[in-house]
Amino acid sequence: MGAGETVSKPLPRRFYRGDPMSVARQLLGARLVRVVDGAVVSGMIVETEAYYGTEDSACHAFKGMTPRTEVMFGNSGHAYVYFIYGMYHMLNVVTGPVGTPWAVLVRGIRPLDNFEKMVELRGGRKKGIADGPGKLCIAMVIDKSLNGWDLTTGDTLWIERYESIPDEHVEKTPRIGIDYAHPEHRALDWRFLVRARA
DNA sequence: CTCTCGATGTTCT
DNA sequence: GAACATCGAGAGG
Repeated sequence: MGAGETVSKPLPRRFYRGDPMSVARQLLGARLVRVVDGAVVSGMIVETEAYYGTEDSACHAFKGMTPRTEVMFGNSGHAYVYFIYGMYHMLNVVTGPVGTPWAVLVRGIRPLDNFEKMVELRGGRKKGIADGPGKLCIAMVIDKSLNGWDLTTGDTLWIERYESIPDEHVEKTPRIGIDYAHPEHRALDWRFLVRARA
C-alpha cells in the first residue's frame, strides 16, 4: 500500500459531536475524500474555522433557523454547503448536539489523491489549487447537492484520519471575511491552520 | 509584494 | 434592494 492510498474509515459521528474549536483543531491533518466519476480525489485539511451558532455574530445561524441554515441545526457529522458571492460554494461540517447550530468551515486542503483531476477542474491552473474555501469546492466538485450529506457513511464525500499535527505546527488567527460581525467576535482566534513548510 | 475592483445570484429585509 | 464565511486580474511599488 503506497502513500496516498485510503487506509482508514470515515470519522465517526462522535468525532463531530464536540464543540467547533476542538473539531476545527482536530480536523487539521485529516483527509477530505470525494468520489467523482468513480475516481477518488482527496486532500489533507490545512485550514479551518469555528462558528458558534446563535452566540456568534459571524455565524449564519446567529439570528436563528432559516431555510438556508436548517442543516446546521441538525445532527453533527453532516455537511453544510452554501452558495456565496454568486459563484462559490463553501463546505462546512456540522458539530455539536442536535439543535445547536455549530459548524466548522473547511478553508483549505493540500492535494493528495488525483492532483491532475483537480487541476482539470480548476481550469488548468496548477498553483493554489485548493488553498481557499471556494477553490477547494471547485477542485472537489462540492456544491449544494451535497448540502446535508452524511459524512460518516464513507460514500461520495467523507473525512478520515490521516496525519497528526502537533501543536507547534498549528497557527491560530482571527477568522477571515467576517467584517460584518461584532468586534468581539471578529477578534477571536477561531481560525486554525497548519503552518506552511512542515 | 500590496491594493483595488468587478463578477454573479441567493438569501433575507 | 443590500449584503455576502471569495477569487483572480490588473495596477502600482
